[in-house]
Amino acid sequence: MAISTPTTAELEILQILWQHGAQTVRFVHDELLRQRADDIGYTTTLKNMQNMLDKGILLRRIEARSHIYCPAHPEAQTQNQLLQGFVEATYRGSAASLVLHALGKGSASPDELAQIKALIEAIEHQTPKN
Amino acid sequence: MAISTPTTAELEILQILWQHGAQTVRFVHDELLRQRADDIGYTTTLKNMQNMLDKGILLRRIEARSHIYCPAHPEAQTQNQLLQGFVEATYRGSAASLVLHALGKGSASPDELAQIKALIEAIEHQTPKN
DNA sequence: TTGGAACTACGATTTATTTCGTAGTATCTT
DNA sequence: AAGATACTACGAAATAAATCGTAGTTCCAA
Repeated sequence: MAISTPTTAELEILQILWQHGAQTVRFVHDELLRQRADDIGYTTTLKNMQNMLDKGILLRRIEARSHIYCPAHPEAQTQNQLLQGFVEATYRGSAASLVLHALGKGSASPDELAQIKALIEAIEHQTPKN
Repeated sequence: MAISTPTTAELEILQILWQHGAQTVRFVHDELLRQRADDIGYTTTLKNMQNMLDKGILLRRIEARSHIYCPAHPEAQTQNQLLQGFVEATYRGSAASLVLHALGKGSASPDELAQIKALIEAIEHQTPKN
């Protein structure tokens, strides 16, 4: 069975766990309240995290009276998975045209631009596989 | 009211119209059947396109016995809108790190890499606004 | 050891999205 | 003009996602 890809609400939760490490539902929920425009109930967050556990998106360990959750997969892996779907759906598979768009928005710093340029050059100069 | 952003099924329809220009429901539906893994009924496509008309995502003109639909917004504009949401949700707003990921997948051709490099240099050398 | 505080479990509701079935209307052919 | 064909309209069912309410459990303090 394929790795189940997170929904929007689930991704929001994952972000918090990737940023802050393994945490309780309480912590994640408070953080959500801080971030979101509209409030939600505690049990909503709890339910979402339980669903994610069932889907294999989160892992948890039980500790004292509360449960500690953490992402089952690294951030980069999930990003790649989502990126692939997004490029396919929105740019008909053309990663290059997505990149051009993203850069065009002008939100990259000089440092980041340099980093990207370096990566491109690394790719250009790398020896083909055969 | 904000421009309503297309759902997955709606985006699939938009892709066909951007690629082939204004078309009938019949054309779009046949194209969907060609592309998709699982089949859907004609009225499903029809309903989706009618919904999109209501939301202002599509426009149409009536011609003879059938209706001709076309996107209400250019492809690039919709891509930007979706890109913004995606970068926000998946990369916490960091377009640069999305770009690095996308390039890292290695699906860009030498031509495309050159094009991207050129854009970066253009950005680097452009005169600051003040 | 009783009451309260904080937690989890779970079913149910709400909302959004996708899909479909039936009915109606216009067009073409003969 | 009648029948066959191809289209649209529209309500409703099916599915998926997000949210919430209630009930039950554990722990701690007095």
